[in-house]
Amino acid sequence: MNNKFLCNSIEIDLSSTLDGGQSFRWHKFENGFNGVINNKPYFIFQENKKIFVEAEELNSNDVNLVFNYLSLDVDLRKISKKFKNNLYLNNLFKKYYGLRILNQDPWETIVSFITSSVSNILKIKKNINDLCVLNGEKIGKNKYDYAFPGPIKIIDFGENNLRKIGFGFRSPYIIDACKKVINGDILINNIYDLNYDDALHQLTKINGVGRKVADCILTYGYHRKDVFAVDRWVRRGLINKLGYSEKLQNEKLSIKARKKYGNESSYIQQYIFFSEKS
DNA sequence: ACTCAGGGTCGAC
DNA sequence: GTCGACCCTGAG
Repeated sequence: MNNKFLCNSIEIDLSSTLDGGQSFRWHKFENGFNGVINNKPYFIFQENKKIFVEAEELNSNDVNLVFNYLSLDVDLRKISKKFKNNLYLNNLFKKYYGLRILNQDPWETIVSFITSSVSNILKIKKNINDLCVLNGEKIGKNKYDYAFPGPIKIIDFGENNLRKIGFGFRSPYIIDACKKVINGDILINNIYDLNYDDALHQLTKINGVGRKVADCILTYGYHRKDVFAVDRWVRRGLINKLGYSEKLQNEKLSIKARKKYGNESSYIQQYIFFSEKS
């Protein structure tokens, strides 16, 4: 085991970033979090105002990968400066500075956010980790060090087993996603290259993926910044703190906010979500 | 034990 | 556009 320096601790808040509802596979342990990126287990932790990553046989590629995953290339100061004349947003960035948007695997994000519908973070975590433990392959020594199952493995696992481990009405949706990825109906690696509307169109082909879930997938799985996912929490923030009309449906709110905030949409959305939920 | 709500979506009207 | 149904779980 060895570890490498990632950044100063002021630059990222591990708890809100890794365990704030973007990813569901990071588990707090002592001064950091255990989790899996690209089927390799890592421990990301804070010590003496510095953030480090630890793994077995940690090479420079791994460090770059983790750096990317945590979006440490994103300049938070630059984003927050743009909104320094908006009291509400300015305070949000001050209060939760260090909250970042993760750059996750598209497939894991698709399954995770289908699972998120009318659920809560605790239960989503339970579902996703149970799926990995029961169907995945062990890849490390920690309790949750399992590979995330691909579409073929999940189909093999089957709708009934998904229901047995608590996915409920989302089970057939996940199976539908598997089928459409396997038969090429959706090319998940090509979505990076599409414009927003086309990307939305591709993802919402999946049964159980509407605009909100698709927006989350684009934000967390494709690192798109021009996306404003509106759920019940973000809706409250937009209406109560930024003066949007409560008559607007979430889709309209998303369209308006996206238009207003452009490439800062995803970060504004994330800070609103986190503060409304806290 | 019982109620409630949680990062929505779908199909019927 | 609106409305009920869909599953399950932890919290109060």
